[in-house]
Amino acid sequence: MSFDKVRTRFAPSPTGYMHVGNLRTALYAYLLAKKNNGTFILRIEDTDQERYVEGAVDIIYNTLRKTGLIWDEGPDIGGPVGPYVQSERMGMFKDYALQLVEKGHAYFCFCDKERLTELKEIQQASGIAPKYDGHCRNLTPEEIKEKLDAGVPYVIRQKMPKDGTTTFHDEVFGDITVENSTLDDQILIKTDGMPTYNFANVVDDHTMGITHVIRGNEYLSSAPKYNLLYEAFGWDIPTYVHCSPVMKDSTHKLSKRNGDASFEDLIAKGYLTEAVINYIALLGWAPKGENEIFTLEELCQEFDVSGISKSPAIFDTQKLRAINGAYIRKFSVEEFEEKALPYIRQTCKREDIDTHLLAKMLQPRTELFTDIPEQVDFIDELPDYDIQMYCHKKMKTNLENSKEALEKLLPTLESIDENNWTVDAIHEKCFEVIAQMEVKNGIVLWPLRTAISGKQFTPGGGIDLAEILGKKCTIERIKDGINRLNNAQ
RNA sequence: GGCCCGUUGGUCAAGCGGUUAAGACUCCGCCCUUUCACGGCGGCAUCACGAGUUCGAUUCUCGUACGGGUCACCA
Repeated sequence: MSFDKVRTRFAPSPTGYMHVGNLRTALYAYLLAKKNNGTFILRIEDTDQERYVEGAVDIIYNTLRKTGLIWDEGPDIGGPVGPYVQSERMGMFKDYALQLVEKGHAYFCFCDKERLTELKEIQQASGIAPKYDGHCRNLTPEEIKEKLDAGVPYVIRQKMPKDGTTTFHDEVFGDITVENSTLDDQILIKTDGMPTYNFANVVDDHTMGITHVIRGNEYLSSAPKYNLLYEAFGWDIPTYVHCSPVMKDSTHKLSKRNGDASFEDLIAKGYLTEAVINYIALLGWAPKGENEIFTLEELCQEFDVSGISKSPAIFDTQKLRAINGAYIRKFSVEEFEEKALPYIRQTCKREDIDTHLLAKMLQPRTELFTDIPEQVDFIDELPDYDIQMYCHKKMKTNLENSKEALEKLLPTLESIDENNWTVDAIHEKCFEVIAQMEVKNGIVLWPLRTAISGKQFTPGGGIDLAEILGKKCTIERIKDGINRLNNAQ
């Protein structure tokens, strides 16, 4: 089957959760396809039954769907080159391997495990790189037939050139050349007749018409062997795009054991899907312009393999948070309120609160929805705060002038009619006090905010908070503040 | 250990022989007639090291150091 369009594939093994690095590979494969109006294919590589994890396939489906990386061909929807589950493709590989044997690029090997193990031990003991010694490379047709007839178990190995070099091109790393003598006669077909991953991968990619192979750079050193295989078959070599890993720190790859590595973990921590996708796109890839905030659709246009970097990238939660914040700010107030409400209600149960107003205040200062409960917990109940909070050097406030401000504020604010308890009214009264005291705004407003919130950081200023809390609550808390200040003296 | 790859601020990174070495996150200052945040402005801070090629190297070559990957009848 031949295709004109770009065809990329994401070929995960169902062995557990979806890691950020995996997801990034899927994303790049998707973007590369979509950028070129091509086809994005999902292939499940489930041939390792020992590592198979129940439910892992669903995680792959769900993650890709949730992130919008919709595949055009795959196990569930089929396509022209199915099946798309590797275990269902097992029949074909041996025939392909036999073709190679005929062409002289592969051979039967009857060495048993004992001999191989012994060989390896000897090689290691003498400091040589472990490598198959070519014992069965030159068996005569008669010898082969004899063993085959006798039912001796065998594998099929790739016959590597003895000398010369092999060069392959990678879009990220450029041309890479290796000595053929360093290449091992790798096994293509195992004793059980099943293909090894390296072989199945090449055959699958070719038979599925994959034009661009995007994968982690742990496969970089296998690429020469793949190239030789493609050449042996006379197949077109796909464009390689090897991506460096996502790291936890400068020496460790991100791993699920560390808690925050999987996509699901990040979502559970409150990050938005779009923000995660945007951020991981940026991890190891740089856009041409200066903008960094892109929707998936925009990424499809913007993406270019030339922007992929060679060196590993360290996952930075701080940057993810910032990007998440940028996405939160993009919501309309209504959207934000809807999403934020459950979080607000975790700690703020008061029914008389204007949550719309609260949401409006919260939105510009929220990076993560899960931060909200802690930000609004003072509304229901005034925390037992330290009175030193009244002292702020920049505001030039201290215990004395704070007390004075609160004492002046108390009757002034009490004079506001309950039904007219609005920002404007409160603002007007507060500034009356400021004018009367002949001080800077902060001298009055800092103590107000402190007294009614008892917190260092709040979702708004004193006047905003007073409006939210309501007259009764505001007055009580100002009285409470005055008491605290009195007791301190 | 052999082979392969990588190395620009704390992090992500632009850069393709001549630049005041972009930008983003973080941090710090200032402004936005109240903190925090948002927004605006400004600032700190980077070419791993040593040779070589060149009039000139972050950029090219070679070494060194450090880091990563790979050397399975796993994928």
